[in-house]
Amino acid sequence: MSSKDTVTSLLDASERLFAHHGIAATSLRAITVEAEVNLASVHYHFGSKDALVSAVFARRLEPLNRERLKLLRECESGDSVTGEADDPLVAAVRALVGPTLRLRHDPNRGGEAFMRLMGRLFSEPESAHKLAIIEQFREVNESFTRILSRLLPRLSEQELEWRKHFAIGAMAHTASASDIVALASGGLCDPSDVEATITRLTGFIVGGLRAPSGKGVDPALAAVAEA
Amino acid sequence: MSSKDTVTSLLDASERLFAHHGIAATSLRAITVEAEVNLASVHYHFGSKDALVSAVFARRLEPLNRERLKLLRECESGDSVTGEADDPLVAAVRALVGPTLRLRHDPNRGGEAFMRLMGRLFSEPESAHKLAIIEQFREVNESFTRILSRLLPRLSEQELEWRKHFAIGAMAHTASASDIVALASGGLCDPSDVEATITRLTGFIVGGLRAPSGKGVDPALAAVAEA
DNA sequence: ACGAAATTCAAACAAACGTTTGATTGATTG
DNA sequence: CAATCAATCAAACGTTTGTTTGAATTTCGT
Repeated sequence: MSSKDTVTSLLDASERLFAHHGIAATSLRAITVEAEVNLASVHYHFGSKDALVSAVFARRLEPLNRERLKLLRECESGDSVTGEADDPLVAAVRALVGPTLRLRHDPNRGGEAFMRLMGRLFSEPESAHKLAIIEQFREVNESFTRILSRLLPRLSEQELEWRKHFAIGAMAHTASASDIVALASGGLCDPSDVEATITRLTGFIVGGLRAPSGKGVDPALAAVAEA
Repeated sequence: MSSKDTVTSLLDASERLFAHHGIAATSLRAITVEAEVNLASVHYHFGSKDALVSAVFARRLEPLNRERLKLLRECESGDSVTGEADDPLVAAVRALVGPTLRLRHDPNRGGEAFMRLMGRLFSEPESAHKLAIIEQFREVNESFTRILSRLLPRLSEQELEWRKHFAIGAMAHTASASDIVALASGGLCDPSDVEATITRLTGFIVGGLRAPSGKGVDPALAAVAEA
């Protein structure tokens, strides 16, 4: 048994326990018991608890963002391989939403625990992890922003930034807590139908992004008029 | 100085510190130093740290849902006191979103911590208070659902449930983590302009709720929306 | 098969945690 | 004035935390 197994066990156990109890509330002892490794292994392989936390995020985030970036780049270059080239905004949103929701329901990759963990990140303390993780989204965010400002030229830079924020919120909430909708709807909604959920969510976000702005209600325009 | 001052100081200090460092990472010692009270006061007035957390939660949640329900009831009865009776869907969404975002920037400054607590709820599968708190949203949810199914009769019950879920996601993310948008936009977006944010978020959600349903997005309608 | 390097292990470390205690205060009562 | 009771206080309780240590063990190139 090589050390890779210990490292992987540690990452898996951490992901599981972080998702269930939170990062700060999960002790290294609980992790090492769950992973069936020695307590000191954490510091031998990672150096500290903080470094372990970062590794847990990096393992999932890297391939996820790589796939999103690949799809977004295809949207930017125009040659969309999907059959929905007729609406490029749908393709762009789907490039962001698709890989995320698919990861969540990939049984082989423990995506659900990770997504719960991502959801936690926003409500957890202002830590060093937060900035480091936001940095990992930089390229994806930049590409998505370029596409949006090209497809929605009427929106001000500020308004576009806000709508991006709202869209990410809808996506994050769906990815990290979509079991709630099954609960609240009494089983009427089925989150395990991933592709249907992706299509619904994409439709909602596109509708929000294309919502009319301005016509006097745009606060930015109102502020300009006041000056 | 009566005991009420000690209790209030503890609640305020707790909210403040929870916002900056998280719940688990905030010690009772840090709280009592910040509140300028004795360490043992926490257990004398609340009994435990968990009870203190619950008290912090309860203090905000009750008036918040009472106000949302009041506004939603006005929407249901038709006599909206606001000046936006021309679009009842906007009024309904605003009744849900408005009180939430306003609470976040309450001059009391405790709203931010409370919103972080709310965000934590969704990603916490085994929280002791989760079901009890969700129950507090039942009436609000029921009223909002009635209004939506009346204003959006073309949507299936299932589709409506999903879109409600997406809308709550956008709202929750904005309320609990809108500092991120300020960070990500490099200061371009200002979350402290509450009314502007409410208007923007309401517009986005209404756009998402009104998005064409079905398999894909109708390109013809998209063109109209863009114009 | 041997020695060096990598890894695992049990045990201990100081610091910080939530909680409890018992004495002490300062009003409020009869 | 004396008794009462809620409230505050400093100090200590036993646990648990992240981290470190040094020896035991396994792995692997030669």
